[in-house]
Parts: sequence; C-alpha cells; structure tokens
Amino acid sequence: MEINQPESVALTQRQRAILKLVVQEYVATGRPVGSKTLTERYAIGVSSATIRNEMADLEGAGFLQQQHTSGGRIPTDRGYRYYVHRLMGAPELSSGDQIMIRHQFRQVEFQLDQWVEFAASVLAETAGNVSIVSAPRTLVARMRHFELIALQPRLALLILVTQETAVRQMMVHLPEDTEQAELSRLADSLVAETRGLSADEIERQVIGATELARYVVEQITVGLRGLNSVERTQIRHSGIENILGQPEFAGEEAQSVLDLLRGGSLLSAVLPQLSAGTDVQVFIGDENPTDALRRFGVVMATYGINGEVTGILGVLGPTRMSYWRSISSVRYMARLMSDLMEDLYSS
Amino acid sequence: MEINQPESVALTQRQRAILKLVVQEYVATGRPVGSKTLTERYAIGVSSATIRNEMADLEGAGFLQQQHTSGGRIPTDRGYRYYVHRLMGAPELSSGDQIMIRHQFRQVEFQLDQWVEFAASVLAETAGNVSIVSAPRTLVARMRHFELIALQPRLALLILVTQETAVRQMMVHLPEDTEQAELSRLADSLVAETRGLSADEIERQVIGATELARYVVEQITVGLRGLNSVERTQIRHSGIENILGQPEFAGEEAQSVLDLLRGGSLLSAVLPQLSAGTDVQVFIGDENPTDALRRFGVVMATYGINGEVTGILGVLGPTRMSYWRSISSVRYMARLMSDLMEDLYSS
DNA sequence: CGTTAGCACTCTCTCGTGCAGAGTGCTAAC
DNA sequence: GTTAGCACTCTGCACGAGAGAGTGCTAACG
Repeated sequence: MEINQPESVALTQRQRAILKLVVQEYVATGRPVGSKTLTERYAIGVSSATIRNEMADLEGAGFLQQQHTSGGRIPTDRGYRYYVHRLMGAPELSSGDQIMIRHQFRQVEFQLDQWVEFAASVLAETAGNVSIVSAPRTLVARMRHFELIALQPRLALLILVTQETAVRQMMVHLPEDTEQAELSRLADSLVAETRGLSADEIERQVIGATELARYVVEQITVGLRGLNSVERTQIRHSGIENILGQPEFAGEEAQSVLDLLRGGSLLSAVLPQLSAGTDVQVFIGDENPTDALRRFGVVMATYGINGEVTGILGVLGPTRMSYWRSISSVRYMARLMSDLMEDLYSS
Repeated sequence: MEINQPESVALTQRQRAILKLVVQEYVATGRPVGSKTLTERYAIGVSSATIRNEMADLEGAGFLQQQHTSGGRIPTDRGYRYYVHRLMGAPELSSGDQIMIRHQFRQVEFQLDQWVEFAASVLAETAGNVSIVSAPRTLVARMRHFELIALQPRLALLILVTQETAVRQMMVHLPEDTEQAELSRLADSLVAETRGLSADEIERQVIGATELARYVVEQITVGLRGLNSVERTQIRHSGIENILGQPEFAGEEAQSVLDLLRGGSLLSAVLPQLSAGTDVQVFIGDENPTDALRRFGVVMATYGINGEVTGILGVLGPTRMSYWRSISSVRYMARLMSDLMEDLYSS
C-alpha cells in the first residue's frame, strides 16, 4: 500500500517484535499493555524487565506512550503507522470471505442502483467499522436521452439519462406557459440533436431555435455537469453500530462521528489527499487533515476504470482498529467494484 | 388526532392538573418527580402531603408508577396516553417555525429527489427526535417512457419513467445476444405501445411479437409493479443524534434503535396499524406492535393526494418525549408534503 | 371530611477511604 | 546485556457514611 511517511528510524529486531505485540494486544483488548502481560501471554525469550527497558526506548523514540505513570503503554499514531507499513504483513482477505462477498454480489446483480448501498454494508461488515462508499461517477457524462414532463404551466420535470446509465431528475421553471405536447415535440428533436454529446459539446454545437429550446438546452448542460460534480455524488455509509459499541466512543464522541458522516463532510475532508488509481491509502490519527478525524484511522481506496469512471470507498474507525482487516477488506472491495464497473462499461 | 384508546376513567380536576405537571416535568428533566418538587416549582394551592395522596391515587389508577420505593414517580404509558389525548391541548407549530420550514422548502424546490431526505432532516430538527419519511408512491404506476441500454451481449439496463415522474433502473438478462440497435428499435415501438398504460393493462393488451419483446414486456410490468410495492419504497431517516444523546439510550439501547432504523424494519412494524388519510396517529409504549418499540413513542401520519399518491412520515422517540412538539411537527410536515404533492400532480 | 404538619423510614447518589492489582524505574547482581 | 528484586505510583473497585429526596402513616386542624 501507499507509504505515506517512510519510517527511517532503525529499530532492533526485538523492538520491532515488541512493538508488533503491543499493537496487536492493544487492538485486541483495548487496554494499555504492560511488560508483564506480554511475557505471560506470549513466549518471548526474555524477562519482563528487559521488555520494560525496550519499551522505554520505544517510548523515547515516539512509538509508544503512557497515559498514566503506571498503566501500561499504548501505541502512538507513529507506532500504528510503523506497524502498518513495516510489521503487519500483506493484508489479504481470506479466500472464504472473498467467495462469500462475491456470492452476495451475484444475488443483487439486478439492482444497479443498490450496489453502492450494498457495497457499504458488506464493507462495514467485513471490516468491522464504519464504511463509506461513493457512487461511481463518470468523468464526462454524455447524453443518451431526456424527457420533459409538464407539471404545471410553467414547471416541468427534466429526466436525464446518460450513456453511462446515470439518471438524474430535476425540476425546471419554464420561461413561458407550455403544453405537454409542445414539450414532447421539443424533447424529441433535441434528443436527436444531443445524443451522445457531452455538456461542453452541446454548448458548442446545439443552438436552440426558440427561447424555450435555448433554456432547455442550458438546463441539460447544467444537469450533465451536475452528474460529474463531486457535490452531487451520492455517498453511502454503513456500520455506525460497529463503532458506537466501542468504549472510546461511548458518550459525546458518538456525536462527532455522526456529524462526520452527515452531509458527506467526511468525504470532502479526505478527498484532497486521495490520489486515484494507487493502492489503498491509510491515514492514521494526526495524518488526517481535519481535527475532527484526529482520533480516527481512515483507510481509503479508489475504484473504477482508468480514466473513465471512478468512485471511492473506505472505512473509518478508531485509531485502535484492526488495520489488517480494514485494509484487506477495502482493497478487496475496491478490486471487486472495479471488476463490476469493467463488466458493465467496457462493451 | 386519532384517539386510539378512549380513556373513560374519571379523574378529578386536581388529579388531572397533577398528572399534567408530572408528565411535563418528567419530560423536561428526565428525572422522577416527587410531591415536594412539584409544590416548590409550581404554585399549586395545596401542600405536598395532599399531592402525595393524589399521586398515590393516580398510581393506583395506573397513570403513574414508581421505579423505587422512594424515588418520585414517572408516568406510565397509560399516563402519557391520557396526557396526549386529554391534557395536552391542540398541538400547532408556532407560525415562526411554520414560516421557517416553508422557506427552507422553497430553496430546494428544484431537486425533487431530495425532498424526502430534506423532509426527514427538517422533521428531525423541529421534532427533536428521529424522523422517518417514506417517498411518496403512486397507487398505480403508468408507463411514460423506457430506455434499453446494452451493457453486454446478453445484459441490458432498463430505465423506466412513469407518468408520475418516478424513475427506476434495473438490469435485465436477455434471452439471446442482442445489439444496441435492435434494442433501440424494440424500445421505440414498445414505448409507443405501452405509453400511459399500467402494469395490468400492459399485461392484457401488449403482446410482444418476438421472444425478446415478450421478455422485455414482462420485465416492464415487473418494474412498474415494483414501483408500487411497499418493499421498494425508499425510506429516509434523520436525527439519530437527537435520540443518542438522551440518557435512556446511553449504551446498548443505542444498538436497538439503529437496528430498528436499518432496513426499514420499523416501517413494516408500524405500517399495519396506519390508516391512510386520518390525522396524526400516536403509539405510546405498549401500544406498539413489536417488542422492539416497547420503550418508544411513535408519532406518524400519512401524506399525499387522496387515492392517488401517498407516503408516510413520522418521528420516533423515547416514551418520555415531547409529544406536543412531535405531534405538531408531524402534522405540519404532513400537510406541507401533501400541499407539495398537490402542486405537482394535480395538473 | 378533606387537608396539613410532622415523623420515621427507605432508597439513591456521591464522596472519601482503603486495598488489591498491574505496571514502572532503578539498582545490584549474574 | 540481562535479570531479579524492590519501592513506588496509579487505577479500579468495594465498602461505608452521610446528604438529599421522596414516601406512607398518623394525628391534629378547620
């Protein structure tokens, strides 16, 4: 995966082993881990006193921290990062999980518009965290068809269908009272003229004969552009319950999580850092751009077809989360979604 | 509003006053209320001892209950019910709130598909609870237009647009390899044939000439029917944070709320009891059909145009919630949504 | 006869205390 | 370099005392 901050400090073999154990133990139990528990639970060749010395070194180097003078140690953000980049090993979902997920997707194959939601819930389940999935969006939307439906004398519903199978409906105010029959005539002729064109091309090539026609053309370009805009991208999330159960988000913290998810503000926070096409990217604690995410770990990836259609997906959890599970899940889901897009659009 | 269970027991004027105060005080503070607090905080003409006697009577009659031998009293479900039906007064949103809400809706007028979501968030806000809003659905969907888009040799995307401006997209497996050109030809002729017809009418009148045509016609009827089915109705909710902050749902209870909201299982629980067209309906505690709702109060209403298009909306909160606020909010939102539907469809 | 003052009682909540458990740093010995 | 031992610190939990709030009952009052 993406190495965000290469860790250049040299640790001894034993220090790395201890750091690894501390991370794993803390992720598993949620309680600070001390030298004694380590020697008791794992067969390390050395005594607790030695571990203590090593831990003190690790703390000095910024990989571990103590919350209280005598309460065991927990990893710092830096410690997690080192673990993820150097110690964790290659995350790969078990083939059992892979098969199960693929199987589930086979079953909902017929409802394209439910894929995003479904992906979110599967991802939340397998990663054991909150998941976020954006709908795939095409870089350039091209007109396939549109309908104009008269609602009131000066109000109509415009339904756009693009080549890329996206659908959008929007209400448009009309400059003058117009009958359905006239709207239909106009739509018929304009559909023929605009078919297969992008917003830019329509703007250049298609000039409406009447005021009404010009207005509709303008609305169409607005609608097509809107389909590409980040703001309109549909975002689904799932699995809040996974995070709410955890002790670190018992009371007020729950609020901040919900605030993050609402209105997709999370996406806009993370998006700037995401580079398309690369592998899974991990942001741990203070690596995150916004303060609100300071206590979280974020694992994100993009999916889609190179240069044509892209979406993002990922999970959000406490910094104390199983990065292995999250990364492997996100990576697999991104591959799966990319495959699905490929199947759909590469004809 | 709908009187679910007429309360026939006669209470004295003073008992009713006391019950009203207990409910209001408990709703406001969340702590059991005792006789002394009542005399201290409100100017009742009698002493705490008298209140105690009356409270004992109210407890005997099943309107109040004690959690612990000496910890003040809280209303029973029956107490809440009596309060809502007899003591509360007519709930009507302040005209300031009304204007504010209407104003907000003016601003999003152009995104029909966002109304439901928007209504949910406004309702959650004004009622201070979790809100649920279903998309309006028409009783009988009539075909306006459809598109067939070839994705793979034997897989196509079917996009349905109904007279009622609903849009649905679904993937269909084709019985044989088919080119886009052929699909377009087929769609053109079938659109002309099916325009304005319901699923039933299409089934009766339209007979496809080829196997492919017959298959497409069948899928169209399935799609049209699906638009009416309760299961596919889009449900939006909002405002979980309102309920999560409250003490009664601190830890594990939060889970049950989330479970309820997920997958719309809440709707199917409440729906059977809802009768369309009537005013706001209130279900308090044990009036609810499912055990999961036993600790909640539910305030629901239907909206729409008589016999043509209907949806439901409502709020969900702890039994200790402000019924006045919830009922007035739900009632107003139902009226507002009905007006909006009227504006849209009655042309 | 309804109302009220007074009293004994109960229960919760909070705060301090004390103690077990876990962990640490340091020193001295191996 | 590693380990055993020790004194020390801090958390968490149980326990008990006391304040606060509320109750039911009884006896007195108009």
